[in-house]
Amino acid sequence: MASELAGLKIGVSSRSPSIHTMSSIIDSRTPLEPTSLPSQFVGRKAEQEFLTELFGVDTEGRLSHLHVHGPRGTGKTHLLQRFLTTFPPTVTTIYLSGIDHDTEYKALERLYQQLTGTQLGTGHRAADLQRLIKEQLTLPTVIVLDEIDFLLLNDGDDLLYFFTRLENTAVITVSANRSTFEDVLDARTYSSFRPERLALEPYTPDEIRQILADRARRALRPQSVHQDALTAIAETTQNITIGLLWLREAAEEAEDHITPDLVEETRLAAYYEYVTHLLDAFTPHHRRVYDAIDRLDKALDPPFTSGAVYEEYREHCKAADVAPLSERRVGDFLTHLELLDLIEATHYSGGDKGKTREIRLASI
DNA sequence: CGTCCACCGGAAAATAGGGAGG
DNA sequence: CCTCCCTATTTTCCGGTGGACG
Repeated sequence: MASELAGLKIGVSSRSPSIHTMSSIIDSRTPLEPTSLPSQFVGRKAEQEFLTELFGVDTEGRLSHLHVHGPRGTGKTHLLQRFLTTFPPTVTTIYLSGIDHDTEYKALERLYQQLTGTQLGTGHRAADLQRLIKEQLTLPTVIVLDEIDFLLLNDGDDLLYFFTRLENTAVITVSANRSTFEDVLDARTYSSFRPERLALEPYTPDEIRQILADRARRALRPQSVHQDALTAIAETTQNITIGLLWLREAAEEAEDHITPDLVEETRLAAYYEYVTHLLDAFTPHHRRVYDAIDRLDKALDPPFTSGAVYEEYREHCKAADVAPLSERRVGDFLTHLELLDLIEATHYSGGDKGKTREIRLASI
């Protein structure tokens, strides 16, 4: 998915260290990154215990499968990545994201690379990769398939079937979009999957505040953040990824303190950081489609049809001297944006609108 | 009842690439 | 090198949707 991006990625996320750097309130950037795994983990005790019980050391024989769901920014990925680190070396643990590996082949290739350290490249058969992997997996194995929806758009069914048929292997799927997906699996896959379920509720404002306070304490100069500023963030978003990027954005803009006013000022910029954070894993055309919707949203009354989005997208491509992709392809990208909760789409089937979908930006 | 709206989304094909064997 | 088999990405094609309207 990110193929076209490979050469462009440099410099995209590295923000220019402007004059602020001289008097920056940032001591260490790492704790502000949404991907960093801090030692303190707020508000997910019960879920951690649930996992420990389900996959406890005394679980012999067939391991359970599990499906974890909950809105974006509720700590699903962190919960599971952290959980994987608790296993002893006698258990193989694998983490795969369906956004980076949206086909069976890509997921298998990555898995093989994690197991052996060798990169296979394209050109082999998926069945051959399955066989190679099967030979490697001699220990009990726990596989986390994050963002499973993006795999299911292509050929996740075969992959899931393969995984669930492995001996001594537990599959944990993760989705922000669906609490169950047995309806899209074929019967044989579902019957060998049959996962337990774990639902994550959004963080409470107090939990968001605690997380941000903890990160701020380890990332920023002492006494540089007003408590009210953190409260302001916590009362606005339930998505901790947005919260962390917001804190980072405010910290970068701060002269010497993060105030509630500064939080308010950086709100939009922080949201765009979040959009970039998500879309960096996709192609530049995904970004162009998103920007087209963003422009339409500002120019006219939402919602608008996918046809209008495509028109806007195509014209901007023309202006930028970039070859536009087909309408069919862009339709798929709209589905991706919808799965990312960056846009809201209402699907119509029939009526005076024919079969189409109406699109608007997600409310920030 | 036939046609139209304005797309959706499945399927196949086109295009571009890699790997293994001859 | 050629051939045949793969995958990845995108385009082309086309049947499907269901109420409004004549």
